[in-house]
Amino acid sequence: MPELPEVETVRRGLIPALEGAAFQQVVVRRADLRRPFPENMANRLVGKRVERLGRRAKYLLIYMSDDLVLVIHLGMSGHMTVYETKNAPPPGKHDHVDFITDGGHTIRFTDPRRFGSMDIADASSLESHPLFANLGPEPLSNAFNGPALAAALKGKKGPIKTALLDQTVVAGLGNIYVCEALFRSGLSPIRKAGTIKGAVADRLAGDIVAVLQDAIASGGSSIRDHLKIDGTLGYFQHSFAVYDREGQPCPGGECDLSACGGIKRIVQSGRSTFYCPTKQR
DNA sequence: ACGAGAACCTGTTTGC
DNA sequence: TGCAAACAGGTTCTCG
Repeated sequence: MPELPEVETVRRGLIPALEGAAFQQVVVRRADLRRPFPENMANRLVGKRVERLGRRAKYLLIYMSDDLVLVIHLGMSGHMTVYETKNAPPPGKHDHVDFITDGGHTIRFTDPRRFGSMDIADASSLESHPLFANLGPEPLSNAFNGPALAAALKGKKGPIKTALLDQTVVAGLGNIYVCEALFRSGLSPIRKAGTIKGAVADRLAGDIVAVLQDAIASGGSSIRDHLKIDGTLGYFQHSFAVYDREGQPCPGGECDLSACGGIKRIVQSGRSTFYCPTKQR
């Protein structure tokens, strides 16, 4: 899925087709993904004009007229495709929703695993909405830094890997970018979360921000390429230092593969963790 | 209160 | 080659 950088990339990719446009028709082919859609979702959206696109954690926010926000989570396998309506192909098995605009675009939401969700909320009280009330700081905002991270981790006895996946600690990280950020910081994923403080917390917070910004930068470029081809938004290829690279040497070159065995895969709280046992302590 | 595990779904990859 | 198990980028509920 879409972790924070992918959602941000989708947001930016949707701006040209959505900002300023109104929903002319909304076709819902399946009204329940992870949870049921709001009552009459399609009818409530038709006629609304999109004012701007936002994002909070991994949630895409479509701010509309009448103080309403369409809140979309892409789950594990969700993605968006932008078509010119006249060229939109027949919907496939997992194409659950089409948003058809008065600007001649169709934005199609596809989600094979159906872990995604949609909701309609009031813009003025968004932060108190149940989905957002307990979220931690936005990592790319001023509210996120070493001291804030250390405070959120204080007293936590579980591993730092698991703590960073907790959206109440910091909002928007997923399995890939947690692994990548810990590698950059040279911190073992097994290390007790509560031991991260001071300069170490400063470093980790900085590396979390850097990893996300790099991913957004590379996603932004691949999005432009994608749009030329078929308009698909949601996933993009880029290279990771450790994620899904079990047994391979980690970047940097100073690890001796025969001595350290390369990148290791372990399972923590049921999720794969990839790391370099030599560099990450 | 906290943390680990299961559950929610379907598609793809891996291993015998 | 074929089939079953394992696994996939998330969230949320239950249980100890």
